[in-house]
Amino acid sequence: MELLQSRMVEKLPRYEQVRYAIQQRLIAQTWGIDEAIPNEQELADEYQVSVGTIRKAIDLLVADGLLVKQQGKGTFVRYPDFASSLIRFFRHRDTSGQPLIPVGIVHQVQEIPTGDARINEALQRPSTAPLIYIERTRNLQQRIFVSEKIWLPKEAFQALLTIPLAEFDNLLYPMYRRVCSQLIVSAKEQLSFLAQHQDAYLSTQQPETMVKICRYAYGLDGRVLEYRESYGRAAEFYYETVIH
Amino acid sequence: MELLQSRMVEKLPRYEQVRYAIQQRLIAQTWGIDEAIPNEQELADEYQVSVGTIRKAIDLLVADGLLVKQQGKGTFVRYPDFASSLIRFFRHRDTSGQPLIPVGIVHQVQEIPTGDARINEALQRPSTAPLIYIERTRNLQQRIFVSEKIWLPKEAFQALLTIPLAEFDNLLYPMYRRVCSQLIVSAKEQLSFLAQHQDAYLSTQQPETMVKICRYAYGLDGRVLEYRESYGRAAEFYYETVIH
DNA sequence: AAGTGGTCTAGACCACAAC
DNA sequence: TTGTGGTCTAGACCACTTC
Repeated sequence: MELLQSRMVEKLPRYEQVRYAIQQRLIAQTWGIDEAIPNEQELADEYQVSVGTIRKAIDLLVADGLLVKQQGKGTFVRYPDFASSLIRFFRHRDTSGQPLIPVGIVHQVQEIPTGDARINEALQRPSTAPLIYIERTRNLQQRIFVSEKIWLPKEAFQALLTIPLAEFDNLLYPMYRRVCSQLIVSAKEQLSFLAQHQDAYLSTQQPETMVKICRYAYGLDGRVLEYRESYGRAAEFYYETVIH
Repeated sequence: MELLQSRMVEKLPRYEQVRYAIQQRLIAQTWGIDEAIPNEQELADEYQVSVGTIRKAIDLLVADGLLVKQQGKGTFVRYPDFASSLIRFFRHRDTSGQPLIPVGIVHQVQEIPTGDARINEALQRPSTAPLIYIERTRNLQQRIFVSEKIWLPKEAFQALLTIPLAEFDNLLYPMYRRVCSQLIVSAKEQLSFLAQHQDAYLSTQQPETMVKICRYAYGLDGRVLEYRESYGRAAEFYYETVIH
């Protein structure tokens, strides 16, 4: 397998090999978030290729959202902000139409020692592997507009169990990195509707149609680090996209 | 304005100038759909730039979905297929999970001589400009799952008024191009929900929750050539996306 | 064999940022 | 002034498609 892999790598263009090598260094956290990586000439010398080849490799990593380039300053490790998450498409605007920034509140963190088959399948783990379960809401001026259920592999995230609910950050992914050294770099989201659904946190008088968003969040190595189900009122959802 | 534009173009990088020039030739339909454009060396000679600069310009047009490159064969004018349209995310699969190809049926084509203010605003036209209105459904094995209302500027599309309903193609955009010489290259889609909506074509016993997709379809010059509202049952909708 | 795009190089010069 | 990424060049050679 090792040999097969190296044979495969040998057949790839050099810019793909370099891209792979740099990505491995990102996984190993050789450079920190928002830190400049070596400049193009240094990388060219190091990998024994021309600057143009380095540029092509870096452009691919930029397109993947792992790096950002800034003219005159350098190339930096990117901090993913998930600006295109479907969650952002609930209509939370103030009276002047400005988007408002929601507050994330953690209501519950608990261990599930014997796991859950459905969740562990989503996380690509054995069906009885232990989990951590979090209930969280996103609020806007005291009003809950999104209810979230989050599951994490216990081994990598058990440091979260020692943290009081009130000390959870507004943003979870930076916290995963700081507390558990787990970096989320991309995610897949699936949207569907639930007729007549009722959620404990979304104070509906009666069941109504809800949007359900399932998110699989991935680390740099492609493994699923978090599975999340978010619920919100369908009437408040609005999504826009461009197609070609 | 002409001068301003040329001044602006002068300050752009050459690959942007070349990209603009080639895009103008695409608008003028210098080359047809699926036809190869001149090879990279010819374009380099013609625009007096190096092959690398031509490649960069072409790569941008490829990223925009206007061209496709095929190694060993050439670079071709792309026919947009709108594979990522939200419409495709209704659950139309057969029992084995394979996606099924829906049939588009046109039920009505009529002229609206005095226009409609809301629609003309969507089409970026004067509020009383004349329109063409089309009602169409997408069917799967006799069952209607999407109902569409389509509005077009009358001037550019009046050839459609002479065509019998039964002779409308399954795909409208290739037909727009063939019959009216209007090429759709991109679109913006907005998704929202309608609680308790009822549509004449979607044979619901009672009002139910629907998905409404508003599409603004653009030509190569960026103008809105078609405004379309599509309706489907919310319970049958499922969308997936990747974020970074 | 001829023609196309794909990879890779080495180097010049420009534009922007920081000191 | 120095260092960074951005633009542009000219040319060699490779891989794929077609005849």
